[in-house]
Amino acid sequence: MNGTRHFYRLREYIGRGVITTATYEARALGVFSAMGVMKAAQLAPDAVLLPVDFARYRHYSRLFKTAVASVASHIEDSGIDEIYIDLTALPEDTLSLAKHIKQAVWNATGLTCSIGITPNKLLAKICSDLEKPNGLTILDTDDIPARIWPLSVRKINGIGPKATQKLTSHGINTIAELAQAELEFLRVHFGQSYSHWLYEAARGIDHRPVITHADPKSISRETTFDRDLHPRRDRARLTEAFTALCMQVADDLAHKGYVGRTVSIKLRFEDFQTVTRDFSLVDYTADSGVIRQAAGECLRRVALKKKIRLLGVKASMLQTRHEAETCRQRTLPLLF
DNA sequence: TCTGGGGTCCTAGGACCC
DNA sequence: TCTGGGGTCCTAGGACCC
Repeated sequence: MNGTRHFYRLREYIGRGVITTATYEARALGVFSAMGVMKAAQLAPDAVLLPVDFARYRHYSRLFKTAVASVASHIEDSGIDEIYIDLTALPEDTLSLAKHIKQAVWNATGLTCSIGITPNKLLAKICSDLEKPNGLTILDTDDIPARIWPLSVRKINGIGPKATQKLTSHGINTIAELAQAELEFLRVHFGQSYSHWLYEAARGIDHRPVITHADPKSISRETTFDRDLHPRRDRARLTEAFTALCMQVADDLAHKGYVGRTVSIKLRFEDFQTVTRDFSLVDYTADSGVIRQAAGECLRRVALKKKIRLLGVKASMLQTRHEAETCRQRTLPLLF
């Protein structure tokens, strides 16, 4: 379509949704990703609201990852705009490698990027954030006390809002304070596994490898309605959406070459309470009818007493189509 | 002025089996 | 009849990430 496109100012926008991302100017006013649009409108009423264009983001994501791969190919995907790169095996010194990567990304996309060069993924994630935008941060184990410990625990990838709040309630705000906490104290309040992870994270310890390929564990589709739907009065619309979600999951499975054995549904009610139900099949499937039926079984186990805000369908326990076919031949029972 | 969509991983209880 | 552990699968919910 030609002509002038009209973009909403935040103050003009009415409706649901969250901010996907914000410019640095908007962030200065307190607007951040995942914030409700209506709340953002209060903080930055004159900000321009751009529509999302995921096809375009995916295009640029591919360009950027391909550009990096031309310099260093040992890459782990971490979403649309993030990767981990293992530079260990490359002979070139890391600083010039990083500069080459930045140049390659710029040439391919016209975009800058921020890089953190560190001994592991945990530290790399923190450091890549330290000098945004267009940053390049190099940090070694010796630098942890000076550069990592003053930061908020929230900067650690894996410490979210809940854990931060809990740590704060115990007087732990910075990573330094977390590093001073006794392991036993952490274990009492955060459990065996998470406490151990916290203890090591505070010290910059992370042994996770860079994973170049991982099969998906689940494939799902969900939708938030433009208004909360009544289970009975809006039944036709709910049923239509439910079936459409099942068909989309089936399509996604087929396109990606997977079959699933567990079907799940998710409902979010008007009060934001969220429930899930799942149903495991005997055979792997990518068939929309089979998924629809299993999802229907799940739905019958939910009491529908409130209006529905969101509906979702998921397939998990995935195998590739190929694996499923070869497995079927191997699992014939031995009968005498 | 409430809070998207697509994921991963962890916990925990109960069923069931050996 | 009563008592074990260990292991796996299934289900539900929650924290967290991009």
